[in-house]
Amino acid sequence: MKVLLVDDHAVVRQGYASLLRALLPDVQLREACDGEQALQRVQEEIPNLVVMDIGLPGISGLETTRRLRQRLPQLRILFFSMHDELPLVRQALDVGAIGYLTKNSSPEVLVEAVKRTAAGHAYIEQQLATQLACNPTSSDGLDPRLRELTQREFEIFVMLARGLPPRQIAEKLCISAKTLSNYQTLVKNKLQIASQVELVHLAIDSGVVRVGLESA
Amino acid sequence: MKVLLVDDHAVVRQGYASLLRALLPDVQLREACDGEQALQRVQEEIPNLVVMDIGLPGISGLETTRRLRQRLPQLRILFFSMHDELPLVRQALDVGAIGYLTKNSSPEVLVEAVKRTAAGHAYIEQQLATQLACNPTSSDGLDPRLRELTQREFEIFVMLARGLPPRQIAEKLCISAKTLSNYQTLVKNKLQIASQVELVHLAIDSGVVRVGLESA
DNA sequence: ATCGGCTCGGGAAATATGCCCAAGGTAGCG
DNA sequence: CGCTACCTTGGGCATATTTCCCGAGCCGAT
Repeated sequence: MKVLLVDDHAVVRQGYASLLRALLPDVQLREACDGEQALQRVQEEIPNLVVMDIGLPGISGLETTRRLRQRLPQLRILFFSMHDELPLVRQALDVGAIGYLTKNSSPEVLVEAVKRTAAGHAYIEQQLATQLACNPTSSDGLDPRLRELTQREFEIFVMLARGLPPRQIAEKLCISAKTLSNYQTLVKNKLQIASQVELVHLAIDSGVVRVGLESA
Repeated sequence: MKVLLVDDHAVVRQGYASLLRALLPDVQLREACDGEQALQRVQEEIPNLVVMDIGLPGISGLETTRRLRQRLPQLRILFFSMHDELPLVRQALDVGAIGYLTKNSSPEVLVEAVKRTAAGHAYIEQQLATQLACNPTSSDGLDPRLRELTQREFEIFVMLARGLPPRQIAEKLCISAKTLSNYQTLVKNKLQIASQVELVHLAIDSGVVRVGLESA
């Protein structure tokens, strides 16, 4: 079985790489540190499963997934993210992911998820699955305005709402601060809001971000 | 019995003035549209009760209350506010209010509250009282950083977190946009935060503002 | 091929912020 | 009564951000 790990933080990636190696000796692991590389690796050799971080620099995990699935519709992609907000989970599933796991999960769960998704079964972290099920907000749960946003705009919207410093966002997305600023204006227009503050309110209202944990 | 109504919105004020007149024929009502006027009216004739809106232009309801109580410690003040956030209720009680009521209350409740507080009994809206009781956050519930703020700073903090446009805040408080801006910086320093967004997160975390209702 | 939408950014002007400083008010204190 | 301390208010000025407008490159659809 061949698995491609996509995560921009080398330590993290190698961390769970070694975990997987230990617990699943019969997998061949490959790694990629961003979407670009992921697309490349997949072309070289088609894996049975891609384990994808959502927060990639450059083209995001979501966008990478969309492109991967476009080229290889049968490809299985398991999201592995720090974030547990439902709308993000939905986004991931929308772009064609077959599973979603948070980084809080135990190694056993990770292994289980990898096995199941590689076999073609969906796997969504217990808690999230329950919430998704209970929250029949299926495709329209978000504020209608949010669906006006393009993928890119939505990503930026989320980061802004989390309070990441602008430079960091620009850096993470590999775009100039100027472009980010332009996007910010664009997003605010689409959402029909005037200030950053309203943006945060809206984000929290729609469950796109959660309060309580300090922004990282 | 003499009651002074303090509220900057004439319609609203006169609205419940007529309500009270109808339901409590034996009260003499006086009105004031801001803190300044309230202080004046009270000097002219000492009322049995002051019904105070929290969101006054110029000196706020809280500040007005503090000053009134300073001059006339026996004066009874019933807050009558749109907002139902616990920290605000605590603030009101801290500055010497004897009651707190939201504008969602029914006329009957208002009458009841007026009667009781005028008689010197505390009256806190059922729901809020329960929450206060359940939430033994008594005096320290807030983030410790929030207690670093002065009264004025706290007011501004709340308005900022609600997303009111800067000009409107400045206008409401009768200060220049520049002063507001300076306060903003000051508040952010005291709270040790870098952005508006973190400010909102903090405000929501500590229950100073609530999400779900569009900012007005 | 042409059109429209998305992404990306430059330029100029308007705004907002950060930081420093100062005046007026008020409270507390020896 | 001065003195000190602090709060509130704002000006000045440099810097950062935002807004608005515009154009280029890309890609998918007609």
